[in-house]
Amino acid sequence: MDMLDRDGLTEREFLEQYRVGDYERPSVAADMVIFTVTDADEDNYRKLPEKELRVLLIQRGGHPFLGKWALPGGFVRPDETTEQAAARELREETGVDNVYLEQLYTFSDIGRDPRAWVMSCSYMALIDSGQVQLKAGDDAVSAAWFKASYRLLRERKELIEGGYVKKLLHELKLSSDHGELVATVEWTMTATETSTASSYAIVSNDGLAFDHAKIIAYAIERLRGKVNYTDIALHLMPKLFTLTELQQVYEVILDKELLKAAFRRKVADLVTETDHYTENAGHRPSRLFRRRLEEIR
Amino acid sequence: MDMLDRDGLTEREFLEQYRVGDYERPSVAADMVIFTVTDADEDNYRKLPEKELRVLLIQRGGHPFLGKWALPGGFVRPDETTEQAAARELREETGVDNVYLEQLYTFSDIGRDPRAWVMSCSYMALIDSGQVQLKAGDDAVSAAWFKASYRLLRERKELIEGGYVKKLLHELKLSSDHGELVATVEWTMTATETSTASSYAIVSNDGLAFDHAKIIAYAIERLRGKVNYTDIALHLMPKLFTLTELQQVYEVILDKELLKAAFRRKVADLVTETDHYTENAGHRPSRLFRRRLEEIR
DNA sequence: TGAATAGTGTCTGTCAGACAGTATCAC
DNA sequence: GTGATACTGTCTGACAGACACTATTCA
Repeated sequence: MDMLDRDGLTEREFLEQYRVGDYERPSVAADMVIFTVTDADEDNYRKLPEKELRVLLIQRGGHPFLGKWALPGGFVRPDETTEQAAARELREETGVDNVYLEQLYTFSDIGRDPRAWVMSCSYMALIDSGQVQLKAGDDAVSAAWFKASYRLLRERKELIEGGYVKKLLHELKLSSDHGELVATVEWTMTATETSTASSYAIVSNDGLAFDHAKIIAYAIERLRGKVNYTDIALHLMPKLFTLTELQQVYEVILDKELLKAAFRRKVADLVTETDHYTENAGHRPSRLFRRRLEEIR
Repeated sequence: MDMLDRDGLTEREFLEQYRVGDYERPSVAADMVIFTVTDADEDNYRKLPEKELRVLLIQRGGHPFLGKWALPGGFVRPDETTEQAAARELREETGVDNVYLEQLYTFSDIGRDPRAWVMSCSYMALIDSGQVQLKAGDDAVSAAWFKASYRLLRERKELIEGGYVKKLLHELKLSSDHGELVATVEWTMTATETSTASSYAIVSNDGLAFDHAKIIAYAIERLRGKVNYTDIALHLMPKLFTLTELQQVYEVILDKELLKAAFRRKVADLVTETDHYTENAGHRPSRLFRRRLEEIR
């Protein structure tokens, strides 16, 4: 039996007569923080190259933020989810598909886009640099991989009436052949007796469009957090890799050195050993591993 | 010097002439999962009452989902962020302000609202049940606190070509004087050599509107995760509480019993002891604690 | 042989799980 | 005293940090 509403309509009748009101609606963009890891140049062939964490940025070819660098992204269409929009953008921008993709946060500060009311539903993608070939030909817009560094500059905790305020100031530095972009982002946590609220603010920004410095900072923090308790970092690796390479990836994400023995114990059940070894490395060969997909034990 | 775009406009000129296109845009709602903890009735005055985790739901007074129960929420307005919209809804619904509020996830499945294209930016709020007084008078819509239980029903892992699929089936049960709502939600993780994707699906649903079963399930999982490594649970407590009460809250969130000694060690530096004690409890009095807001040590 | 990385063994301190024991109130 | 909860002490095993040692390749 169908229920009737106050106007005596069934649900089907209601939906047939329903018209979307003409109140204002936001545009929703899916913006992507696409991470990969590359090898730095190394002059000494016997030394291992260092790893670098890189983020894909696109130089804006029109206003607003003309000439600034922005995250790849685009508006969500009515026939797709935000995730599908993100996957579509990723495919268009890098040609890759079927990679790790995770929703981060929806940014909705008023005025974050000077043109109009636009929210950004942000995603993080992790891809193996071997997989991707930037379409360098299409130079109406230029895209580039920027080396990312994200460091704590200052930490402060102040006691206030009935609680405290904690502020962390981070510097985000992005560098590539196209130059260096630097932003500082402050995270503020206000704790009172009943509540704890936290927010991000961009303190300074040189070269990044919109609030994208915030989004990248948020993505790096999510990545750092998850590296410690998931196998997420393995999505940045090629099919076969050495444990030292994996450790370098952890180190470049966390921006801190790890102890070899402890690291190997920690990742032991995230990987499966293979019978392959590195060759012609100028030193002892290393066993190659792959991401573990089977049951443990 | 101002940069000029392809049309020879400065950024200011561009923004002045900019008009929002008339392509379709979604409505964005802020939906809230509001948690609190209450005492169950206890006949024996010497025994401590059990704690119950509760979620606020509102019975729908119109189509669609007439008569079903939904999360409190509403559309985000052009002059506010999603977070401000969530805080506003929370204030309107419960009268509380200045509580713990955290963005969860933005749900955007197509067809999730049968009327129109609506995304839900969901939030979780934690409030102390002592603070809140439901406006029971306003009965155009009825609101009620439902006791939440969220349990794993089945766990399956299947090997597939080049990876595996892991499925977790959970049962969400919400009960109150208004009856019992039951939904089952399946979380599917598909891991292949290069990617890991996961998604939620509602398998069965009796009494909840929209995809709110998913949102509540997601909120409970977030709450369970954060309880272990933050002081988030303290936002569910009154100003003064005993460690046994705090342990009960942890237990009801995690749906598992904890060992007293280990629990006390774990929360020791999240709380500050006071000189107050419980009285007339029918047994040994207990020291009262409050949430630690000062520096540790 | 030397320069470099690969890989393992083991000590130690911390911490969670487990459980037992003592303390203290209201009636 | 009884029945209930409050609170503490301590054993044990797991595990991460730290460091040292051995192994192996290639020029």
